[in-house]
Amino acid sequence: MEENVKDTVKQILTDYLQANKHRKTPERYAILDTIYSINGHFDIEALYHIMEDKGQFRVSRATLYNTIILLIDANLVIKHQFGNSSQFERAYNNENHHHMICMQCGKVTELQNDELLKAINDSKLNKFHPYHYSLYIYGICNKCSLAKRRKNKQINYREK
Amino acid sequence: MEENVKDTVKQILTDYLQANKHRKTPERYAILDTIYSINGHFDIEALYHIMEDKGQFRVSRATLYNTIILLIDANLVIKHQFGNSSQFERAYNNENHHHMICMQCGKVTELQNDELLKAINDSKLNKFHPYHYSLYIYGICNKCSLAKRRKNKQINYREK
DNA sequence: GTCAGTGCAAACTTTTTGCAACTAC
DNA sequence: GTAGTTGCAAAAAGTTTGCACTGAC
Repeated sequence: MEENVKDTVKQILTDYLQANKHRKTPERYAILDTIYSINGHFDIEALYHIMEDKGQFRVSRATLYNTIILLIDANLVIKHQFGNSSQFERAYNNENHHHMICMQCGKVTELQNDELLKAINDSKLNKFHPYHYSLYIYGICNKCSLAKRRKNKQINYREK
Repeated sequence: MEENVKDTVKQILTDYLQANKHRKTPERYAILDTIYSINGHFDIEALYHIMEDKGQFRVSRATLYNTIILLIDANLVIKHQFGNSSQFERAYNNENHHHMICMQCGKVTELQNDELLKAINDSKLNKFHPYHYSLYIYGICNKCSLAKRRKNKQINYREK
């Protein structure tokens, strides 16, 4: 992630905090900076440990939860909900992409498809104001489907 | 939900249980029947109370969790993950639709759009085998956007 | 009769909340 | 100085697990 993206989101946060009369705490900037150092998805627990380990700055889980809500409201973070815990990713300068989720192993693969984006953008949502969208395609990834085929063969063999 | 759909899914379940050497317990059929009486989404807690109240048949939460996994595997139920708890809906005879989720009030509205379905179906997923997909559009519903506008007006007024 | 499946309660995980201490303003 | 934020620990909410009992086969 280039530095000027970090500077830009920092500025967006500053503007947002000012506009909403929230305080500019070092925790909030540290969390934003860490998030924009992460490629792909993360959950609160992962974020907590990244900040603790790489850790110039340690913040409590409670603050992470609070701050994430604020960053989502500022359009700087997007929330996903696959798996057990909520997953997040940065929103600024992050192209809208789709997710393929393996129902077997839980692996999440990102997918880029412009026609699909166009179709979504062209959808009529009557009076609903969209901020962002997430397409989750659930299925079986190649690796698991090969493993499954192998397993089935064994079962068939055993039954003969 | 018409009776013959219920009969069909019952048969699908029977076949699935047989094929996988699982037992045909009354709990499983009662849960399936209840699910196919529900229109739209539900979570485990709601399902538990529906079965308890309307309740010919009471089953434990543990059994609901177990059985839901089984029904998902049998392609009779779909799992969603918006909100705090996992949401489910019936899969058979239920057209694939999309969801608009209000980030303010949490209301979920369903959306039907054939072009979008086509675009998703035409997507190349290289070697990933899709079972179903879920498009979640996050935004602000009309009701909340009106409320927000009203609130902003008040704030502006106060600040003058 | 056997073992998969069920119910219950306890455990575990993730998220929220209450409150004292701190600090941005 | 004051009130918004933070950290901590307790609580709540959702889900999973261990175990004794039951009933489908």
